[in-house]
Amino acid sequence: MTQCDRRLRERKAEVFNALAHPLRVAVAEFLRGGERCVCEIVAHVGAEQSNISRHLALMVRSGVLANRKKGLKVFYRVRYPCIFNFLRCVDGMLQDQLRETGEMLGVRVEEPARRTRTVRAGV
Amino acid sequence: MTQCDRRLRERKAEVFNALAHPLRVAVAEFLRGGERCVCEIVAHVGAEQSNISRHLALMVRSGVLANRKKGLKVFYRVRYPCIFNFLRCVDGMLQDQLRETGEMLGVRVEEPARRTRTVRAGV
DNA sequence: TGACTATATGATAATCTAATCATGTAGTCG
DNA sequence: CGACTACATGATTAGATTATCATATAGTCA
Repeated sequence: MTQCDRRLRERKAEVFNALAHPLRVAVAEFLRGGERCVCEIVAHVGAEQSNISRHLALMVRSGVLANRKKGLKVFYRVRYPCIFNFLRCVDGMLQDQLRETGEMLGVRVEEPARRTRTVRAGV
Repeated sequence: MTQCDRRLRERKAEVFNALAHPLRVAVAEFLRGGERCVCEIVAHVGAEQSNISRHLALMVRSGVLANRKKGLKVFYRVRYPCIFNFLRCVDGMLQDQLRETGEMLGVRVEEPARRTRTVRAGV
Protein backbone atom coordinates (compact mmCIF):
# COMPACT_ATOMS: atom_id res chain seq x y z
CA MET A 1 0.00 0.00 0.00
CA THR A 2 2.73 2.50 0.86
CA GLN A 3 4.28 1.46 -2.46
CA CYS A 4 1.09 2.15 -4.33
CA ASP A 5 0.58 5.35 -2.35
CA ARG A 6 3.95 6.58 -3.42
CA ARG A 7 3.15 5.89 -7.05
CA LEU A 8 -0.13 7.74 -6.73
CA ARG A 9 1.55 10.77 -5.22
CA GLU A 10 4.06 10.77 -8.04
CA ARG A 11 1.22 10.91 -10.51
CA LYS A 12 -0.45 13.74 -8.64
CA ALA A 13 2.81 15.64 -8.55
CA GLU A 14 3.06 15.17 -12.30
CA VAL A 15 -0.35 16.74 -12.76
CA PHE A 16 0.60 19.79 -10.72
CA ASN A 17 3.88 19.93 -12.53
CA ALA A 18 1.96 20.18 -15.77
CA LEU A 19 0.94 23.68 -14.64
CA ALA A 20 4.16 24.60 -12.89
CA HIS A 21 5.66 26.74 -15.62
CA PRO A 22 4.61 30.18 -16.82
CA LEU A 23 4.25 29.04 -20.41
CA ARG A 24 2.12 26.11 -19.37
CA VAL A 25 -0.07 28.33 -17.23
CA ALA A 26 -0.50 30.58 -20.23
CA VAL A 27 -1.47 27.63 -22.38
CA ALA A 28 -4.02 26.33 -19.88
CA GLU A 29 -5.55 29.78 -19.54
CA PHE A 30 -5.71 30.23 -23.27
CA LEU A 31 -7.47 26.89 -23.62
CA ARG A 32 -10.25 28.12 -21.37
CA GLY A 33 -11.62 29.43 -24.66
CA GLY A 34 -11.89 25.91 -26.07
CA GLU A 35 -9.59 23.79 -28.19
CA ARG A 36 -6.83 25.49 -30.20
CA CYS A 37 -4.24 24.37 -32.66
CA VAL A 38 -0.54 24.70 -31.95
CA CYS A 39 -0.21 27.61 -34.33
CA GLU A 40 -2.84 29.59 -32.42
CA ILE A 41 -1.18 28.76 -29.12
CA VAL A 42 2.21 29.79 -30.42
CA ALA A 43 0.78 33.04 -31.73
CA HIS A 44 -0.96 33.74 -28.44
CA VAL A 45 1.71 32.95 -25.88
CA GLY A 46 4.59 34.09 -28.04
CA ALA A 47 7.37 31.49 -27.80
CA GLU A 48 9.25 29.24 -30.17
CA GLN A 49 7.11 26.62 -31.83
CA SER A 50 9.43 23.80 -30.88
CA ASN A 51 9.42 24.92 -27.28
CA ILE A 52 5.63 25.12 -27.09
CA SER A 53 5.42 21.75 -28.73
CA ARG A 54 7.48 20.22 -25.94
CA HIS A 55 5.45 21.87 -23.22
CA LEU A 56 2.27 20.61 -24.85
CA ALA A 57 3.68 17.10 -25.01
CA LEU A 58 4.45 17.23 -21.30
CA MET A 59 0.93 18.40 -20.49
CA VAL A 60 -0.54 15.57 -22.52
CA ARG A 61 1.70 13.00 -20.83
CA SER A 62 0.54 14.18 -17.44
CA GLY A 63 -3.07 13.78 -18.50
CA VAL A 64 -4.02 17.45 -18.32
CA LEU A 65 -4.44 18.01 -22.06
CA ALA A 66 -5.71 15.90 -24.89
CA ASN A 67 -5.19 16.50 -28.58
CA ARG A 68 -6.75 15.66 -31.87
CA LYS A 69 -5.28 15.89 -35.30
CA LYS A 70 -7.26 17.53 -38.05
CA GLY A 71 -5.61 17.88 -41.40
CA LEU A 72 -2.28 19.52 -40.92
CA LYS A 73 -3.20 20.96 -37.56
CA VAL A 74 -3.26 19.46 -34.09
CA PHE A 75 -5.83 20.82 -31.66
CA TYR A 76 -5.24 20.74 -27.94
CA ARG A 77 -7.78 21.00 -25.18
CA VAL A 78 -7.94 20.75 -21.40
CA ARG A 79 -9.29 17.33 -20.46
CA TYR A 80 -10.77 18.14 -17.04
CA PRO A 81 -12.79 21.27 -16.41
CA CYS A 82 -11.81 21.24 -12.74
CA ILE A 83 -8.41 22.39 -13.95
CA PHE A 84 -10.04 25.74 -14.54
CA ASN A 85 -11.17 25.78 -10.93
CA PHE A 86 -7.51 25.38 -9.99
CA LEU A 87 -6.70 28.42 -11.96
CA ARG A 88 -9.46 30.46 -10.40
CA CYS A 89 -8.41 29.35 -6.95
CA VAL A 90 -4.84 30.40 -7.58
CA ASP A 91 -6.04 33.72 -8.95
CA GLY A 92 -7.90 34.20 -5.70
CA MET A 93 -4.85 33.29 -3.64
CA LEU A 94 -2.66 35.72 -5.46
CA GLN A 95 -5.14 38.57 -5.19
CA ASP A 96 -5.43 37.84 -1.51
CA GLN A 97 -1.68 37.88 -1.12
CA LEU A 98 -1.35 41.06 -3.11
CA ARG A 99 -3.90 42.75 -0.91
CA GLU A 100 -2.05 41.51 2.14
CA THR A 101 1.35 42.82 1.15
CA GLY A 102 -0.37 45.97 0.04
CA GLU A 103 -1.78 46.43 3.51
CA MET A 104 1.51 45.62 5.16
CA LEU A 105 3.20 48.32 3.14
CA GLY A 106 0.29 50.71 3.55
CA VAL A 107 -0.17 50.79 -0.19
CA ARG A 108 -3.31 50.90 -2.32
CA VAL A 109 -3.46 47.80 -4.44
CA GLU A 110 -5.68 48.51 -7.48
CA GLU A 111 -2.89 49.28 -9.90
CA PRO A 112 -0.04 46.83 -9.57
CA ALA A 113 2.86 48.74 -7.96
CA ARG A 114 3.01 51.99 -9.97
CA ARG A 115 6.54 52.65 -11.07
CA THR A 116 6.59 56.31 -9.93
CA ARG A 117 9.44 55.78 -7.52
CA THR A 118 8.18 57.37 -4.30
CA VAL A 119 11.61 58.07 -2.90
CA ARG A 120 11.92 56.79 0.65
CA ALA A 121 14.15 59.74 1.73
CA GLY A 122 17.15 57.67 2.74
CA VAL A 123 15.34 56.03 5.68
CA MET B 1 0.46 44.92 -19.03
CA THR B 2 2.11 42.00 -20.82
CA GLN B 3 4.95 42.58 -18.38
CA CYS B 4 2.61 42.38 -15.42
CA ASP B 5 0.84 39.40 -16.98
CA ARG B 6 4.09 37.57 -17.25
CA ARG B 7 4.87 38.21 -13.60
CA LEU B 8 1.43 36.99 -12.61
CA ARG B 9 1.85 33.79 -14.55
CA GLU B 10 5.17 33.23 -12.91
CA ARG B 11 3.53 33.49 -9.52
CA LYS B 12 0.79 31.09 -10.55
CA ALA B 13 3.35 28.63 -11.81
CA GLU B 14 5.10 28.91 -8.45
CA VAL B 15 1.92 27.96 -6.68
CA PHE B 16 1.45 24.88 -8.82
CA ASN B 17 5.08 24.08 -8.40
CA ALA B 18 4.55 24.06 -4.65
CA LEU B 19 2.57 20.86 -5.19
CA ALA B 20 4.65 19.44 -8.00
CA HIS B 21 6.70 16.99 -5.97
CA PRO B 22 5.58 13.74 -4.31
CA LEU B 23 6.83 14.82 -0.90
CA ARG B 24 5.02 18.11 -1.15
CA VAL B 25 1.82 16.38 -2.21
CA ALA B 26 2.20 14.14 0.82
CA VAL B 27 2.66 17.16 3.07
CA ALA B 28 -0.37 18.96 1.68
CA GLU B 29 -2.50 15.85 2.07
CA PHE B 30 -1.29 15.33 5.61
CA LEU B 31 -2.17 18.90 6.48
CA ARG B 32 -5.76 18.26 5.50
CA GLY B 33 -5.98 17.11 9.11
CA GLY B 34 -5.06 20.58 10.39
CA GLU B 35 -1.80 22.19 11.36
CA ARG B 36 1.17 20.00 12.22
CA CYS B 37 4.67 20.56 13.47
CA VAL B 38 7.70 19.61 11.41
CA CYS B 39 8.41 16.62 13.61
CA GLU B 40 4.96 15.19 12.92
CA ILE B 41 5.33 15.82 9.21
CA VAL B 42 8.72 14.18 9.14
CA ALA B 43 7.38 11.18 11.04
CA HIS B 44 4.41 10.91 8.71
CA VAL B 45 5.98 11.28 5.30
CA GLY B 46 9.24 9.59 6.22
CA ALA B 47 12.09 11.64 4.83
CA GLU B 48 15.10 13.48 6.19
CA GLN B 49 14.25 16.38 8.42
CA SER B 50 16.48 18.79 6.53
CA ASN B 51 14.91 17.77 3.27
CA ILE B 52 11.37 18.22 4.55
CA SER B 53 12.38 21.55 5.98
CA ARG B 54 13.45 22.77 2.57
CA HIS B 55 10.27 21.58 0.93
CA LEU B 56 8.24 23.33 3.59
CA ALA B 57 10.19 26.53 3.04
CA LEU B 58 9.42 26.37 -0.66
CA MET B 59 5.73 25.86 0.00
CA VAL B 60 5.68 28.86 2.31
CA ARG B 61 7.52 31.03 -0.18
CA SER B 62 4.94 30.18 -2.82
CA GLY B 63 2.14 31.17 -0.46
CA VAL B 64 0.57 27.74 -0.13
CA LEU B 65 1.53 27.15 3.49
CA ALA B 66 1.83 29.38 6.53
CA ASN B 67 3.60 28.60 9.74
CA ARG B 68 3.59 29.61 13.36
CA LYS B 69 6.21 29.05 15.97
CA LYS B 70 5.16 27.71 19.34
CA GLY B 71 7.89 26.95 21.83
CA LEU B 72 10.44 24.78 20.15
CA LYS B 73 8.08 23.62 17.47
CA VAL B 74 6.96 25.17 14.21
CA PHE B 75 3.46 24.38 13.03
CA TYR B 76 2.57 24.44 9.34
CA ARG B 77 -0.85 24.72 7.79
CA VAL B 78 -2.40 25.09 4.36
CA ARG B 79 -3.38 28.72 3.86
CA TYR B 80 -6.15 28.29 1.31
CA PRO B 81 -8.78 25.60 1.60
CA CYS B 82 -9.29 25.58 -2.15
CA ILE B 83 -5.94 23.79 -2.30
CA PHE B 84 -7.79 20.77 -1.00
CA ASN B 85 -10.19 21.05 -3.90
CA PHE B 86 -7.18 20.84 -6.19
CA LEU B 87 -6.19 17.64 -4.56
CA ARG B 88 -9.66 16.18 -4.87
CA CYS B 89 -9.83 17.22 -8.50
CA VAL B 90 -6.55 15.51 -9.24
CA ASP B 91 -7.69 12.41 -7.40
CA GLY B 92 -10.71 12.38 -9.67
CA MET B 93 -8.57 12.83 -12.78
CA LEU B 94 -6.32 9.96 -11.84
CA GLN B 95 -9.18 7.63 -11.05
CA ASP B 96 -10.71 8.52 -14.36
CA GLN B 97 -7.45 7.83 -16.14
CA LEU B 98 -6.98 4.57 -14.30
CA ARG B 99 -10.43 3.44 -15.29
CA GLU B 100 -9.66 4.41 -18.87
CA THR B 101 -6.42 2.47 -19.15
CA GLY B 102 -8.11 -0.36 -17.30
CA GLU B 103 -10.78 -0.44 -19.96
CA MET B 104 -8.26 -0.27 -22.74
CA LEU B 105 -6.46 -3.29 -21.35
CA GLY B 106 -9.70 -5.06 -20.51
CA VAL B 107 -8.69 -5.14 -16.86
CA ARG B 108 -10.73 -4.74 -13.68
CA VAL B 109 -9.50 -1.71 -11.77
CA GLU B 110 -10.62 -2.05 -8.11
CA GLU B 111 -7.36 -3.33 -6.64
CA PRO B 112 -4.31 -1.56 -8.00
CA ALA B 113 -2.34 -4.17 -9.98
CA ARG B 114 -2.15 -7.11 -7.55
CA ARG B 115 1.40 -8.24 -7.12
CA THR B 116 0.68 -11.97 -7.27
CA ARG B 117 2.81 -12.42 -10.31
CA THR B 118 0.45 -14.07 -12.79
CA VAL B 119 3.24 -15.52 -14.87
CA ARG B 120 2.79 -14.58 -18.50
CA ALA B 121 4.16 -17.95 -19.69
CA GLY B 122 7.01 -16.59 -21.74
CA VAL B 123 4.68 -14.85 -24.18
C1' DT C 1 5.42 14.24 -57.70
C1' DG C 2 7.29 18.45 -55.54
C1' DA C 3 6.65 22.53 -52.86
C1' DC C 4 4.66 24.00 -48.81
C1' DT C 5 2.68 24.17 -44.07
C1' DA C 6 2.03 22.54 -39.27
C1' DT C 7 3.99 20.07 -35.80
C1' DA C 8 7.37 16.98 -33.48
C1' DT C 9 11.92 15.53 -32.10
C1' DG C 10 17.22 14.76 -31.60
C1' DA C 11 21.27 16.93 -29.71
C1' DT C 12 23.26 20.21 -26.91
C1' DA C 13 24.28 23.57 -23.44
C1' DA C 14 22.77 26.39 -19.61
C1' DT C 15 20.21 26.42 -15.65
C1' DC C 16 17.57 24.64 -11.89
C1' DT C 17 16.26 21.14 -8.31
C1' DA C 18 16.67 17.76 -4.89
C1' DA C 19 19.06 14.99 -1.46
C1' DT C 20 22.56 14.72 1.83
C1' DC C 21 25.75 15.76 5.44
C1' DA C 22 27.37 18.84 8.56
C1' DT C 23 26.55 22.61 11.18
C1' DG C 24 23.97 26.69 12.95
C1' DT C 25 20.22 28.85 15.64
C1' DA C 26 16.71 29.36 18.96
C1' DG C 27 13.81 27.82 22.60
C1' DT C 28 13.44 24.88 26.91
C1' DC C 29 14.63 22.97 31.15
C1' DG C 30 17.66 21.22 34.78
C1' DC D 1 25.01 28.30 32.44
C1' DG D 2 25.04 23.77 29.86
C1' DA D 3 22.62 20.00 27.79
C1' DC D 4 19.04 19.04 24.92
C1' DT D 5 15.37 19.34 21.33
C1' DA D 6 13.21 21.11 17.05
C1' DC D 7 14.10 23.21 13.10
C1' DA D 8 16.77 25.77 9.40
C1' DT D 9 20.60 26.48 6.32
C1' DG D 10 25.34 26.32 3.81
C1' DA D 11 27.91 23.51 0.63
C1' DT D 12 28.16 19.96 -2.49
C1' DT D 13 26.81 16.75 -5.88
C1' DA D 14 23.79 14.13 -9.00
C1' DG D 15 20.22 14.41 -11.83
C1' DA D 16 16.35 16.81 -14.19
C1' DT D 17 14.41 20.70 -16.92
C1' DT D 18 14.47 24.17 -20.31
C1' DA D 19 15.48 26.75 -24.56
C1' DT D 20 17.43 26.51 -28.94
C1' DC D 21 18.83 25.16 -33.48
C1' DA D 22 18.56 22.02 -36.92
C1' DT D 23 16.10 18.55 -38.89
C1' DA D 24 12.39 15.05 -39.42
C1' DT D 25 7.58 13.71 -40.26
C1' DA D 26 3.13 13.99 -42.11
C1' DG D 27 -0.68 16.16 -44.38
C1' DT D 28 -2.19 19.27 -48.28
C1' DC D 29 -2.46 21.05 -52.70
C1' DA D 30 -0.99 22.41 -57.37
